[in-house]
Amino acid sequence: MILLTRNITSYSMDTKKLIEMLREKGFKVTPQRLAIYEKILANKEHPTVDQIYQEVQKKFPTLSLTTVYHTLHLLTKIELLQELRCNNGVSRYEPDKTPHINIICQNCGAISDYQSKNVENFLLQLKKELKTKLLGNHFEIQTICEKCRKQG
Amino acid sequence: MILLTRNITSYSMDTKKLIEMLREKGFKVTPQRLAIYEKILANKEHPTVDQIYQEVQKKFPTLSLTTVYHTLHLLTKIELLQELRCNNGVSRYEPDKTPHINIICQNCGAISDYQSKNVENFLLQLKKELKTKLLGNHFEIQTICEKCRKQG
DNA sequence: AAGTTAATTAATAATCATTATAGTATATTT
DNA sequence: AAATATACTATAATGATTATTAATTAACTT
Ligand SMILES: [Mn+2]
Ligand SMILES: [Mn+2]
Ligand SMILES: [Zn+2]
Ligand SMILES: [Zn+2]
Repeated sequence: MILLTRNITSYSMDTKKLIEMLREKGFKVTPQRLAIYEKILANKEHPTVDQIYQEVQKKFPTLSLTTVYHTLHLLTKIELLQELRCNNGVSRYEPDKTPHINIICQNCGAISDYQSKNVENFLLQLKKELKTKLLGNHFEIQTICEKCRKQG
Repeated sequence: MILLTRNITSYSMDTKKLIEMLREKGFKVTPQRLAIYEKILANKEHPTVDQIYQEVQKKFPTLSLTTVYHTLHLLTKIELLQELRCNNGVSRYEPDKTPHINIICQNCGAISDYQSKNVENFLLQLKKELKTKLLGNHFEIQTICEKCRKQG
């Protein structure tokens, strides 16, 4: 199977950054890793592990779930992703590291992003107040999404 | 087993409120429910389901884990508790409904509360900005706690 | 191009939190 | 005190995640 035939220039900025980070830390650049990362970036709905698996499998039919779990942990460790375990304990993955709020539907579990000046200012102020170093943050709000509200 | 022998006057304000709310909604007042709620109120460390189980079991040796789960869901539904699912997907329970931030140690998992004018203002502003009705919120910050930092 | 090392796959099995089931016990009402 | 509806307990089932192998494959180095 010839896998890494794409011209380097065809990679997105994000993918190039991933490649660079993998090389830097001595991890191998594999097509599965790139595809998994690209799929999460393309999917703005904070997909679950299984959703990612299903999607990327279309491109790589032999992809195993083990590889997906392993890759997601790796990408989380090198801080390209954040793992979210909000609703029912099922992991979802977040590629957006900028300060924002995740609005979570209590009915269907869908997550959408909410950004505002308010969030940014709040975090800036908070950093000043706290003496300890921030490793990460997660702000979430629970509600019923519009789609679910229409159904009742 | 004679269980509900305590004089009503020995109940705390919080417990009295729980009793009232249960009666109001047609749920039965059971010693397990009171004990579980009291234990969460007494424990300021956002205990896990199993921690609550272990603790309350000392008082009621026949207590089942199923009852703990069921009770916690009930108390969450009547809005006396909030379920937190932070890091590892394990549920923790939060009796404090006032706006605050949970500071979570990435090393030992301990959760401490943080309150400030900044947090309050942020939430007030957020409510104005959002059109949808808020069912709940959870703001968390990841860091390494002082205790763990000293150890290295 | 060949050698080395790490990654992927596959096939199970184990773990662990949570949920479902069904029989027994108990709180509340009469 | 008896009736009845709910709650409790014990046990089993579920389901996502992790662990363990070992064999194959592919990325990287020289
Ligand atoms: Mn998000
Ligand atoms: Mn708290
Ligand atoms: Zn929804
Ligand atoms: Zn700690």
